[in-house]
Order: sequence, then structure tokens, then C-alpha cells
Amino acid sequence: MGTKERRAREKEQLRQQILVAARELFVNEGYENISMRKIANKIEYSPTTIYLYFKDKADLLDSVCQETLLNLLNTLEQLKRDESDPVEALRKSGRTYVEFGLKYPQDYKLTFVIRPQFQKGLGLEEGSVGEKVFNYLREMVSECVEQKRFRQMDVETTGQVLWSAVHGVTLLLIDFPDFPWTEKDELIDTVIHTTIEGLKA
Amino acid sequence: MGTKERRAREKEQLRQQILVAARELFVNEGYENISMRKIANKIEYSPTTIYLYFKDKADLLDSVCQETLLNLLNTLEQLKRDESDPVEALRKSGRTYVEFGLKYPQDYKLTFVIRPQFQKGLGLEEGSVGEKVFNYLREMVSECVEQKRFRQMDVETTGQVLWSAVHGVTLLLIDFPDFPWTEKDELIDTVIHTTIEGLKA
DNA sequence: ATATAATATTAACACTGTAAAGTTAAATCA
DNA sequence: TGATTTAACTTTACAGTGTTAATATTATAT
Repeated sequence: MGTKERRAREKEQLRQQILVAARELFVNEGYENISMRKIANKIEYSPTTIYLYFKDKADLLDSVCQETLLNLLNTLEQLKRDESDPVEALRKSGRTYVEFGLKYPQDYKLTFVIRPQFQKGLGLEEGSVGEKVFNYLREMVSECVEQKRFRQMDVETTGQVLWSAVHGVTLLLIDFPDFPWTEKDELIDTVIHTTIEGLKA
Repeated sequence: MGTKERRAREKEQLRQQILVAARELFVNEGYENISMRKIANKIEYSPTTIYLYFKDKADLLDSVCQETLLNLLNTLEQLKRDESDPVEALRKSGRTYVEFGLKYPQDYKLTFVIRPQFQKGLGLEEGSVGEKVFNYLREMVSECVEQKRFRQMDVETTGQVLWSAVHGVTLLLIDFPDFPWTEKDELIDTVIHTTIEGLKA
């Protein structure tokens, strides 16, 4: 009989409900301004119920970030198909990455800055979604190197250089919104363009 | 009579004492793990005394970060003198910036990532130390552009691209210590080298 | 209908940042 | 000198925090 399955489904539903509420609150008001009680209020359960579904607050954050990474991965993979030139594909990927970060700035910071602080040894382990995201980057870069479009260099290093550039510009734009930046889109394009040119030289 | 002056001096001393204690605790255990009570304990005053010297915890953080920026500025400016080639000077500055971040990782994160979260519109206003740091970068870049060593491009944008790169690699190395990075020094050099090459092209 | 298992809640603990009121000691003025 | 003002610091208190243990409620299986 399917009552067990139904129960499991219901349990999963509440878990999702918690995640949705937590994400919304974290994203709008910041991780440290949100208490378990506030999340509980939002879903109309008692605070301690959350602990039946997540080990602690950091674990909840972790799950939210997993989702974000999955989201990012999907966004990136939609791109891969419709571009034949590998360098151009890489450029677009970079652009998409930064845009993702700026579209969900709090999500981005949560995932790539706050989470590492709350759980050492994070999210890029083997088999993790984080690793998959980096693997995507690796593939893009490989393509360029194999086709001799880039200066002969370690694929790993090349990928890491690119990641540094896009991560850097994303965070700066998020964290210092009042700084007199060059026009935003131009800056992003220039960062990516400069890095790619530097990799060719 | 100098009693007023002495009092002022004593007051300043306690202020410094608080700052020293706060920095040490923040840096070693993380901003959010340190309570006003812990700081107070360390200096053997009651918790609320701190509020006579700093508006609140964020203000205390702010002052700690100011010091960090000053520190960074000094470190950078020591460099300026002994290098005649502007591109080489810029390269060394980048290297020094990243090294500073890695030498005091918690300070760096506090200043460039945590603080922005706790006080919007931060530290890069006119006349601030943060602005001075960026001005340093501006000067370095100007030199390169004026001597036609870089592709003709807006000095502001050029500086921002460089900052993105070094900020990015610094934070990645701090936040994901377990990631299989290329050898650290090589990665840093490659990031800087790649960016500078890209700016020439 | 009763026993069992799953799920949710209440109560409690040790902390947090910080405001307000109270205390003590030093400096000023008579 | 003695009274009074001022500055520095502490005590107390409040409302909120993450989290655990014990308890209660509900739904399922027998």
C-alpha cells in the first residue's frame, strides 16, 4: 500500500517548504539576520520542527546553496549547445556566470562567501554540485586549449584564472555598489575579454 | 595643567586596547563568533564600556577594517619607490596585494566582504583610506597607460579589471582552501600575468 | 480499540547586542 | 577645605538567538 510513499512525499514537501522559506528570508534579509524562529513563523510551524529536517542552521544554509549551484549549473548548461566557437562559448559562459551572480547577489554571496565560512571543506568535493560547475568550466577551457586557441598551458590553471576574474568582478559589483564603477556591462565584458586575450598571448 | 590631556590620552589608550582585542578575536575566531562580552572580558572591562567608545559592534568592525586598509596602503606604498618600470611595478603591486590578503585572510575578508554587508555605502567614499588604496592602484595604472605600455583604454576601467582579478584569486584561495588549486604562487602569478598581458594586447 | 511509530510542540538553557539606570571616583569651584 | 558637577564605568534588564530534551499529539498498524 502507498501510505508509506505518501508520507515520504509529505515529508519531502515540508522539507521543500522550509527550504523555500529559508531561501527567501536569507536572500532578502541576510543569513545572519534570519532566525530559525522567523523561518518557522513563515511556514507556520514551531521552530524546533525545522531540526527534524535539517541538522542545524548551517545545514539549512548548505541545502539552500546546493540549490543555488544547481540553478547556476542549469543556467550555464543551457548555453553550451548553441555555440560552436569554443572561445566565444567560454566568453558567453563567463558573462552568464557574472550575470547570474548579479541577478541573485545574496544567493551568490551565500554560496561562494558565507557558506565557506560556516563549513570548512565545502561544496567542491567529488561528486558535489559545486564540482560539476567547475567541471563545466574545465570542459569549456579544454576545448579552447585543444583547438590551440589558447597559449599552451595547464587546463586547470587556465580555468582557475578565469574563475578568479569572474568571481572577483561579481563580488566587487555586489559588495561596493556605490563605487564609481565603469558602466557595469562594459566592465564585465572588459574583464572577460582581457582575461581571454591574456590567455591567448 | 595637563590633566585634561592626560585624560584624553588615557581614553585614547583604552580605545586602542579595545581595538587590539577586537581585532585579535575577530581575526582568530571570526566576527560572528565574537560577542561584545568576550571582547570586554579580554580587556577586563564591563561589556557596556565598549559602547562608550564605539557606537555598536559594526562600528567596532569598521574601525578594525580602517586599520587594515591603512596597513595595506603602507605595505603597498613601500613598494612604489624601488621600481622604475611601471608594468613591473604594477605586477609587484598585484602580487603584494594578494599576499597581504593571504597573510591576513580574516582581516581581508572582514574588510572586503564582511564589512560591506554590515554597512552599506562603505569605506570607499572620498577621503577614506579605502579610496586612497584605490588611488594607489590608479596611479600605477596611469603610469602604464601614459607610457603606452597598455592598450589605450580608460584608466578607471583598467584599474577595475586588475582589482577584479586580484580580489577574485585572493578570495578563492581563502575561501576554498581544499580545492585542488594549481600551486598557489604559480596561480597568483599567472592571474596577474594573464591580466596584464590582456591589457597590453 | 489498542499499541506503536512518526511527527510536532513546549519548556528550558546559555548566550547575544544593547538601552537605561545606578555607582563611583576624579575635577572644579566656593 | 568641602560641596558640586562631570566623566568613566558597572549593574540590571530586555527581547531575541540557536539548540536540546522532554512531552504531547497525531496517524498508522495490529
